[in-house]
Amino acid sequence: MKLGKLFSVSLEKPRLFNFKLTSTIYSFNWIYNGKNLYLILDYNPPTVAKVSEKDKELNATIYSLKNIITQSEAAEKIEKVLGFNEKIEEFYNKIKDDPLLKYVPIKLKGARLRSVDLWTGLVIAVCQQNASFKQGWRMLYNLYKKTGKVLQVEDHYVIALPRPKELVKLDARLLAECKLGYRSQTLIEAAKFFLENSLEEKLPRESPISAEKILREIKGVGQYSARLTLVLSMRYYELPPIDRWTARIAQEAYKLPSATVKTVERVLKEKWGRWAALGVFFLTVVLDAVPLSEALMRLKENDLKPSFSTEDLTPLNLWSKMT
DNA sequence: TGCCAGGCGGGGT
DNA sequence: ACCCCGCATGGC
Repeated sequence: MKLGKLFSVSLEKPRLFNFKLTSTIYSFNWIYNGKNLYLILDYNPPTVAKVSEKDKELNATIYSLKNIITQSEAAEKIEKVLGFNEKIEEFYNKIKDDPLLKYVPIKLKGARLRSVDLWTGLVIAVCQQNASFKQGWRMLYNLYKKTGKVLQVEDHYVIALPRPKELVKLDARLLAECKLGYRSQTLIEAAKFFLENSLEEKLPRESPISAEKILREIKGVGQYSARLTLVLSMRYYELPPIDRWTARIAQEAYKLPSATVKTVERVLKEKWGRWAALGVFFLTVVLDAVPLSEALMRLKENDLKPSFSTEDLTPLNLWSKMT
């Protein structure tokens, strides 16, 4: 599906905004290619922003099937996705001496979380369940490649995940090829729930706590997945998604008596305040999302800087390495 | 080979 | 409230 060029807008970068880092973290190559960042602004009609950096500004060119979106709507969506209005100075102040995150304001200075739509956020979260970083991102990669819809923007091909309506109609064999195992049933349940409850329209109006409760009504979606979904899509940071990986690392770093979700949640909220979930997000980046045993060794050696040059797959090189 | 991983729900206490 | 187990799949 080839999209036509509509218009360009320029955006003034906020303070503490690093375009390259923000574009790089957890991107596939159809999202970021080292120069341009491709953001899906809408699915109906399919609309993509090609964003690049130019001095103090970002330049965005908008492509779509129809000429509906306005310049101010496009600019507003891009600024939301890139987290322009977040006061990360406040986050940096909280973590500048933190045993886990102290290098975030130095090595990842100006990196923001790129948000996605609610459904995409949930798909990402489900792929992370009970799997290594590598396996989780492989599953997501398969979903994009085998079931996604290709949107052509000039000579670049952006891939959109199937929407809930499309996912429920997918051939079961095709979904099986994505190697999600038992998680594929969760995705089907989730897609049905989204459709029945018009969730993409209704959930953004809920508080974080209530939104988490609603997402947990989906069979196969527990606290971790619900919260991760809300972090990635709504930028709700006060409820940290705590998995075994985060829990064990926090236990070691803060010398906690246990690594239960309850204990770790209390401490992370204490340490990182209303930025707790953003802290969890950046923890995975500074530790290159390495498996738990390796992460614990790195913590012991105080090796908490992300690697910018490694053969292994990391959140920072996914865009160039994952094929 | 045989574990076990950025979870989860169901069934036990 | 907890604790414990099985669950698809891939990686090592």
